[in-house]
Amino acid sequence: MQILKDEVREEIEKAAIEVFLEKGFERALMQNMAEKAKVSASNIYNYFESKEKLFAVIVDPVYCQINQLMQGFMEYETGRSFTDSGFVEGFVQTVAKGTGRFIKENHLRLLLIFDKSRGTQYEQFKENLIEFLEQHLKSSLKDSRLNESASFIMHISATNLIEGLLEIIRHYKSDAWVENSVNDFIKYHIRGLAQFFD
Amino acid sequence: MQILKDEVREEIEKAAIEVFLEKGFERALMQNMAEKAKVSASNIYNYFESKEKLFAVIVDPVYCQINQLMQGFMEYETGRSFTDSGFVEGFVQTVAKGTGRFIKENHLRLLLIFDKSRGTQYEQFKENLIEFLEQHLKSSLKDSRLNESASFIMHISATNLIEGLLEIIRHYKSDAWVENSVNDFIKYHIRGLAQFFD
Amino acid sequence: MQILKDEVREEIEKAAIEVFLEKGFERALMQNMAEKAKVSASNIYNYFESKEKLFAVIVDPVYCQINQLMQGFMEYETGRSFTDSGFVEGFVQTVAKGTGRFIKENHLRLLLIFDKSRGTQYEQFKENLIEFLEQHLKSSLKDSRLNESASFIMHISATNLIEGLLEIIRHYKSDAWVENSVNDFIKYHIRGLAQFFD
Amino acid sequence: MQILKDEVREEIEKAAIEVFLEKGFERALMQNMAEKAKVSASNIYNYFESKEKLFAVIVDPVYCQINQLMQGFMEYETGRSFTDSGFVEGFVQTVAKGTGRFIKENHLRLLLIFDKSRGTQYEQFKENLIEFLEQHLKSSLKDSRLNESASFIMHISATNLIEGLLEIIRHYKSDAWVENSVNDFIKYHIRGLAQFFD
DNA sequence: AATGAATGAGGCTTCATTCAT
DNA sequence: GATGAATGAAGCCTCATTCAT
Repeated sequence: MQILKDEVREEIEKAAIEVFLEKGFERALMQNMAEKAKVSASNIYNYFESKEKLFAVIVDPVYCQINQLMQGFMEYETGRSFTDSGFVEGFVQTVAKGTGRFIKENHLRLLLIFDKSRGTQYEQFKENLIEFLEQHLKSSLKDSRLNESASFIMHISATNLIEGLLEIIRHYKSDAWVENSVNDFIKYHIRGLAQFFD
Repeated sequence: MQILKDEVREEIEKAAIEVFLEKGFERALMQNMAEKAKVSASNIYNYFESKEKLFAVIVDPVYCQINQLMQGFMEYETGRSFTDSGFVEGFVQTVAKGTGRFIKENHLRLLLIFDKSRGTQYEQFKENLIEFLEQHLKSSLKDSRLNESASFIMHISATNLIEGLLEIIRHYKSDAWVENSVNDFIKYHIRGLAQFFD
Repeated sequence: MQILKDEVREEIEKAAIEVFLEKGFERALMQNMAEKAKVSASNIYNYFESKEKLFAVIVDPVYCQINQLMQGFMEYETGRSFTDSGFVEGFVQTVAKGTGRFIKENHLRLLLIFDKSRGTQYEQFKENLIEFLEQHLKSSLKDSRLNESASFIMHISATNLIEGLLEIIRHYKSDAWVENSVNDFIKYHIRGLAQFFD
Repeated sequence: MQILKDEVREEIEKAAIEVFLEKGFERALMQNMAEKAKVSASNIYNYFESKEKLFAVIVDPVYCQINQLMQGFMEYETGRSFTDSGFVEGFVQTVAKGTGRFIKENHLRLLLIFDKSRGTQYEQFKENLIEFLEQHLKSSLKDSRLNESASFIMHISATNLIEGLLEIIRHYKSDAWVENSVNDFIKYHIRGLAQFFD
């Protein structure tokens, strides 16, 4: 009963995802993945160059998509004020619903890249994303309001928004649940942000 | 035991704090600290039993104080509604101002215990603190409002509050700055929370 | 787990036995065994969990068999007087001949567990065995004779018997030689014991 | 309150004896002795060159005396048959009573040199002593009796005699007790030896 | 003499990765 | 492709001993 190559590759990826999730990149052992995938540890190297690359392969799709999302988000939002009545809808659509089954199909990978990537090239990604969002928020502020204090609040707001979305992803239950939670969560923050954009 | 040279002990602690901050507990090397402190690695063991204990010695004071703070906070808040006009003041006092020079003198240690403690006994501390705050928020909600959705928002709110405070600490500039930032930040969240407590 | 190359495993065991014998557990270096077995030190850990476990694996079979022997010896001797004419025969059979090739095949392991086990879980085994034999001897004494002096002689006798057997094992030459030596040796002690059991 | 030098030296020796006894040479830590002697570890090196020398200083007196004893014993026994009626008396006198307060005053040092000297130059001393006694016993045997079997029994007998005496020393209670125990113990062995010397 | 401080050699063990079949 | 076997680089920690005052 020879197992097809692609099947093995997928077994390994699946196992790797589990182990990376459970232990994080650094503590995850090739040996553990091998056991889960019912493969020898050395055989993993026939499919993936290294532990680091294995992680990258798993995580790269969401990495790219998020980058595209950011791209798209930038274009979509250009010229809009953050508190426009359409914003919540827009953001939610973009992040939750608009991404289609993105979260559903990728919530594990999302957690990997954001929560478990210490020791990899993606270590800084969450930070970058926050920075991106922060700039976005700041650029939506009227210049007259962009004092140091507000600026920092925008930083924290961005941090909170990303962390909050992650927390939702960590507790993923269903698409509908995510959509609702994101909705509530965004509203929560809109209220906090409102004072800066009224 | 003997009285060890305080200067060297402090040199080592300082070096350890730096390395722990930069690398986190697990990746921090005794060797690096030794170099920074201009001491042999083995000499560190004349001052601290082990890497783990060294971390504990550095971090324990803030660990204890935070636990006391939580104690105090519980007593202070008993019988109060979360949105009482006095709350912001109270919370700010407790967390920022009320703690005196706590943050000023301990912000590095705070970051260590919350951000860099993986692999130590303090690994779960942030999570516990969030849980604590979450319960606090939930218990302030009228029963009629405590549905699943609100409950989860409280969870995220707690997460955001702690993470936000940490972010403030990460960017520590001065006591006054912290006080202001906390103030603004709390207001921000009060607005989001308000709808649940009006 | 995987099936490891038996040959190497045996090579390592052999090397380990030699080094443990030569240096004793504590001074024995994994490095030395590695050299003797022509293997890298780290490779030993593909076969044995730790230095301690390696020792245990080598020594445990004889540990178990000796415990069984003690069990059997207790049952055999129940209700017999120690100086019965059948005793020498019985004891010799049990210890030397009755054990078949036990000593022949295990004399090195016996020396390890009795002489070289300092720092391991087997450290106390010889002492326990002596205690066991001592109790056995004492319980064979008529109560009227069990004064403090005789009691202590029984203790020394037990010590001597075990040490003597060990010395025979240390000088192992052949099964027949062991059998003869044990026989003579036991006779020797029977004479000394006789005065207490006439 | 300056402590006199000799007093300190004695404190250290006393402490060292305790620690060596408890742990054996190799496991004994200079630090432990220092604590017991209420001295700094480094100060020990003002009195003793090294751990090894410290052990030697403690143990050398008994080492010398035992060598003298052996000398004397050789001369005393020259021309006597081992089973001469006077032997027991002679041996006992030599070893127990005849040595005056030797055992009483030196039983700890005796245990050190015989039981706790692993890792030192005295490691082989017990073995040598056994060898000495063995030769002595053998030389007392009529040539006609000195077959291989008897020869080995003499070896074990020597081993047993030394080990037995040591066991008595390990349980030291009083001079009288030692004398009695040695007496009984020698008688015990005389009976075993008798068959070879009748 | 006394001591606190400092050090270096050394040992066990882990684990990603490579080798050989 | 698959696997068992092998390896080397690291890192933590211990302890006798030496140094500096």
